[in-house]
Amino acid sequence: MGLPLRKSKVCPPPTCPLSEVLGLLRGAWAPNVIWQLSGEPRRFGELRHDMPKISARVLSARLRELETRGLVTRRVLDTSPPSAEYSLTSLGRELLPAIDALACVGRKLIEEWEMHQRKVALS
Amino acid sequence: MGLPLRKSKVCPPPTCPLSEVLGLLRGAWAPNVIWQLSGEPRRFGELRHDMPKISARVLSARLRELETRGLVTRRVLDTSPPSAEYSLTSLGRELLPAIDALACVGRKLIEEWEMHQRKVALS
DNA sequence: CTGTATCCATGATGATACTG
DNA sequence: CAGTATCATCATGGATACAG
Repeated sequence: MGLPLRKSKVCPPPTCPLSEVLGLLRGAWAPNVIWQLSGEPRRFGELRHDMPKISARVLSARLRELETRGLVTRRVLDTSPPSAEYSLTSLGRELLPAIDALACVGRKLIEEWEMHQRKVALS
Repeated sequence: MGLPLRKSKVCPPPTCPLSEVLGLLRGAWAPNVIWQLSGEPRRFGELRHDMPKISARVLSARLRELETRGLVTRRVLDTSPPSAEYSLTSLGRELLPAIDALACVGRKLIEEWEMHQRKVALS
């Protein structure tokens, strides 16, 4: 028979909002894109330069997604050749603290991991 | 020629720590697993019950990852049939506020999105 | 019950080439 | 420069069957 299943005492998991955001942070790039836009508006080419390993296709796709969700705005500049500038909306800026919180935990994770590795190396 | 590339004024992107965490939150399940463990320790079967749509293979994989990274501990219970209980370590608990922050932004995102949809419907 | 192994479908990404 | 189309590749997740 085994043990009975205990009812979860965790309140409604924030699954929907969470997956909403995580869906946006998807891939390995979206968080970086947002981060890169945290300062001044940046052009497509500048973003590519900031993230040398992202392909144009993926960068384009991420920007469209973020634009659709209202996190990023796109502005076409009247230059020759034409260029486009992307910036975070105020809604998009709300993600920054959350991203920062994650990065903060990430740093601790790496620290602990290295400490753990050292211990293992000694034994 | 076009515009010159402006140097990014964004300080060193927290790419490494970020991807460290996001790598852990990967898939669509890890955050939920962590959330489900935020209360009391839970057994494998209980977790499956909490997340009906996760497959045993994936749940197992996620738990192993989290265990390896020191976010989760696994304890085998001396029952018949044997069962295993998982709980968050203190390091793992540090992720909770960050996850909560994300969920918080997620709620706003959904709100804004719905408002946006209503506007579109009217026009 | 607690997993693990296998097979398969899907989705995300990179590279390349090409249009406006 | 900005962006898209196409193709090939790889990682991830689900289903199922099975082992301890």
